[in-house]
Amino acid sequence: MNDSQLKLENQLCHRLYMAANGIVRSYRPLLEAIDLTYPQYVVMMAMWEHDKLTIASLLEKTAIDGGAMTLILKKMLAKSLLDIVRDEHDKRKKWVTLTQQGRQLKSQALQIPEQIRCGFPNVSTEELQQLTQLLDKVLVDL
Amino acid sequence: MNDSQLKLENQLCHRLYMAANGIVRSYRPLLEAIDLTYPQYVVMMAMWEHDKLTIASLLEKTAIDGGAMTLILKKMLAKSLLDIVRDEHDKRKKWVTLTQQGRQLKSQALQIPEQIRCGFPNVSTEELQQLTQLLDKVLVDL
DNA sequence: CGAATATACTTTGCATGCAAACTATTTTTT
DNA sequence: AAAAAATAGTTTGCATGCAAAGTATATTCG
Repeated sequence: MNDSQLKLENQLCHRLYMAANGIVRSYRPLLEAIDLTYPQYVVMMAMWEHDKLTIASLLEKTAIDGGAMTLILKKMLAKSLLDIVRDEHDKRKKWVTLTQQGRQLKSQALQIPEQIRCGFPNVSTEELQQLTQLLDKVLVDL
Repeated sequence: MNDSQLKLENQLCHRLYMAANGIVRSYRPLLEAIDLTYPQYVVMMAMWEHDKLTIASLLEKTAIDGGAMTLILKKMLAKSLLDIVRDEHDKRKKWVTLTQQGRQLKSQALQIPEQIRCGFPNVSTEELQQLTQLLDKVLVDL
């Protein structure tokens, strides 16, 4: 039997697990400054880009769990970052929109990508692009 | 301002987040068959490789959170997969070892890596190697 | 030697991620 | 149109991930 494949150092999944947790951890101090968790930041990015989305499309774009999304939106609503209104014609649907405050938060978030990038001096821009492309290939099969 | 960097599709972190969650999700049905969660599986891989580890070294090798590890080990202890004994000389340390049952579980896990690999027909073996190398570069900076 | 530190874990409180069950509405079938 | 099935969200129960506080034991310093 080939048990080398069971070694941690040969586990792509474990690397992804460490890298994903680690990067989110590196966002934390920056996001703390604007009082957002990482998933909340992901929701904000989707909203800044689209301004108005149903919860269903927000779920699709962010890949956040539905059950978690309910709580996340509730907290963001409490922080007055967004509004949620039921659709008039299809009462199952709810529309999420940015509040003025939510829209304004974008200006403070604009510097985040660059600051995160600076935390990875060991990885070149080409390598980041390669990584992006490879992850997209993996995502196709998920 | 360059707000394109705030778009979700340009977020490496979001891709890592989706890929990591997605891959762990793909492990779930396979791990369910041997009654392990993914983090528990990671602990087992470390133990199959080393047979005897302190909790501290297990934390280092797995990159699992310390607080979570306590609970994870408690559950694995309850399943009789491993034993935990306090070090005689340094009573702060605890040694984790595999039970006979834990050792035997390895034979059932041996097929998992291959089965997971089959779930990614869209990604070539070379690409997996590239991905591994790129992730290692990212991990250096974390 | 005794106080201050450092180590190795555990506990606590909060925020997801996830599957499954549940509610309310709509759409499709028969 | 009434029943069945599909949609859109919410709720629930469990398993982490994480920061921070707490406990017990060792080591270091003055």
